[in-house]
Parts: sequence; C-alpha cells; structure tokens
Amino acid sequence: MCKNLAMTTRRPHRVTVLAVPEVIGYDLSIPPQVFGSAISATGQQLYEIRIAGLDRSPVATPHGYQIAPSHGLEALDDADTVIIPGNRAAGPRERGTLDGWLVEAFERIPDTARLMSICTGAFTLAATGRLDGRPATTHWAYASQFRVLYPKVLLDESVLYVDDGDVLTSAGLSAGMDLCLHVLRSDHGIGVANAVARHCVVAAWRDGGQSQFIDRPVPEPDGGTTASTRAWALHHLGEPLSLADLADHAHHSVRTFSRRFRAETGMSPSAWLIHQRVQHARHLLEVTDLPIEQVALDSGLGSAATLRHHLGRSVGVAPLAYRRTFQPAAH
DNA sequence: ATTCAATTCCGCCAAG
DNA sequence: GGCTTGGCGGAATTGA
Repeated sequence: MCKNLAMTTRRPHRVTVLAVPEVIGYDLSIPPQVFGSAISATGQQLYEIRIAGLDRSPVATPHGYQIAPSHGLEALDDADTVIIPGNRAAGPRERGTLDGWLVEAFERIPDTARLMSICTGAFTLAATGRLDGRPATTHWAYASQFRVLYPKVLLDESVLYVDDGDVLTSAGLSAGMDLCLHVLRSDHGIGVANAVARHCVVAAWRDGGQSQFIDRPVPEPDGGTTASTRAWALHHLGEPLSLADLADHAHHSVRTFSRRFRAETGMSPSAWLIHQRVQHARHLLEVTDLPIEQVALDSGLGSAATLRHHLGRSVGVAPLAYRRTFQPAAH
C-alpha cells in the first residue's frame, strides 16, 4: 500500500500546493501546517512547502478573502508531491474538463510526482484522467455530481481518504489533515507523524477506511460515554480485552456499548482495538529492538503471526521490513 | 493458503 | 409517540 517509505535523499521532499480558484482556504492551509511542522530526529525540515498559483496574484476563495501565493507555476516543475485543495474551478466541477491554465499547470508536473487532493480537489485530478479506473474519494456531498462527470473513477465517498500509491485523495476538510498525516507516516514513520499531530493538536490516527459519517464526531467532554473506556483500554493494550470486558468497564450492555462506540468513533470496538494495537506495535518496532514475538505480546496482538497479518493489512509491510525501514541504523 | 471454532457485528424488534 | 435500550441470531471477522 505505502511504497514510498523513508526517503534516502538529503534535500527536503518538495511539496507544491496548487491554488486553483476559487480555492478553499482551509484545505490549502492544511499541507503547509502538517508538512511544514515535520522535523527529522536531527531537527531537519523534512519537507519544503510551496504555494503556487497561475502567477503570484491573489487567488479568490468562496469565503470573502484572498490568498496570495508565493510562487507561480514554476513551483510545479520540480515538485515531488503536488496537492490540489478543494476548489470551484468551473471546468472540472461542471463540465468534467480541464481548461485554461490548468492544462499547462498539469503538463508541468513531473510524471514521477505524487498527486494528492483534498475535498473537491478530486474533481481537478479526475479531469486530468489520472483517476480513471482507480479508487478515489471526495466530499460525500459532491459524490453524485462526481459520478456523473467521472464515471470511470472508482469513487468511494464513505471513506476518509484513499491511498492508491502515487495518487491519493481525501474527503472534506479535516480528512485532508488525516491524509497528510497518513503520508507523513508512510514517508517517515509514526514518530514524526505523531509529533506533528501533537503539535497541531489533532487526532494522530484516523484510518483511511474510517467512515465519513460519524454520528457524533466530537467526544463528549464529560467522558460519560465510551471515551473513558477507550482511554482505559489504551493503557491495557497488552492484555486480552474482549468486547464484554469493554462493555463492563463502560457499565453498558454489549449491544449498547457497541452502538455508542460506532456512533462516537465511526468504527467497531474490535476494529478500533486492532488499530490501536497495530499502532503501538509500529511504535515499538520503530523505537525498540524487542523481538517480533515480544512486540506482538506487548501490543496485545498475541502472536507474531497475528502481528504480521494486521501490519501487512495496514501498511503492506512485514514486521522486520517495517523496522528496517524506520531504523536503518539498527542491525 | 486453507480450515475452523470462537468471537464480534449489526439489523431487527419488543420493552422500557 | 419519539427515543433509547438490550437480547436474539445469522453473517462476517478473527486468531490459531
């Protein structure tokens, strides 16, 4: 799934955000915030972020302000990653075509560059034909319109983001943050991504497959629901935790607990648990030299075989290979 | 990879 | 009367 793991090059990875009018300012601001905060263990900037427009004149947004890009289209020429924020460009949004200066803009992007979109930026990518026959997502509210304009794209509007290797798309607004963190994790490991998430004060890990439809996206402040049970579970990952155990802790029946859990997190209790366990295992693989079997035990995944299975499913890499990628010094 | 028992998921629905 | 609860059971997933 994530092929581009730790980078070997010295120079920062070049990320260019293309401001297509009318650009959604919130979307545009996510990549600089996330990638711009990414620092290596030795304190180096890992990414060089550039905001590009047709020229440097201000780009309109739909919400009463303008954005002045520091770069023109030349910032696309040597980009390693190009990100398209949500926008209202008429061609891609209404006719399914790429028109005007966007044609030239996409011609300038190197073939090897990784393409990403946030929200309705997927329309722009789709208009280039780069999404044909490939899985992608966009904001759920625009899904039907998207299908009409781009029937060849395998759209799944129920997920937060889709990683299809060199083309990655995400759902509305904050899902762009999840996608950027996901890319950070793929490129440089959980440690770097978590540091950035902490800095931005956002949830460090929302899986791409997680539903866009969470009944109650903001946790209850008083924790009178499953929040405290989740916190408790995080401190007991190494122990067997059955659904009944969790429900008991929350003082709810299994049925009610499951229902609330899904409403609050968008995932089932066991899916969430596996998630957390894999994340913990990844952390242990990155920062310790514990044997795989021990990592599996400590993370509550029971056996190396189970760890291998779940790690493979989430990052597509075997445990030792994962450790080697993020711990090049250890051997 | 395949199998298999145990566990979990979730629509349904009667009861608070 | 709308709303939540929680038991039931077939389908799906998990872990070995």
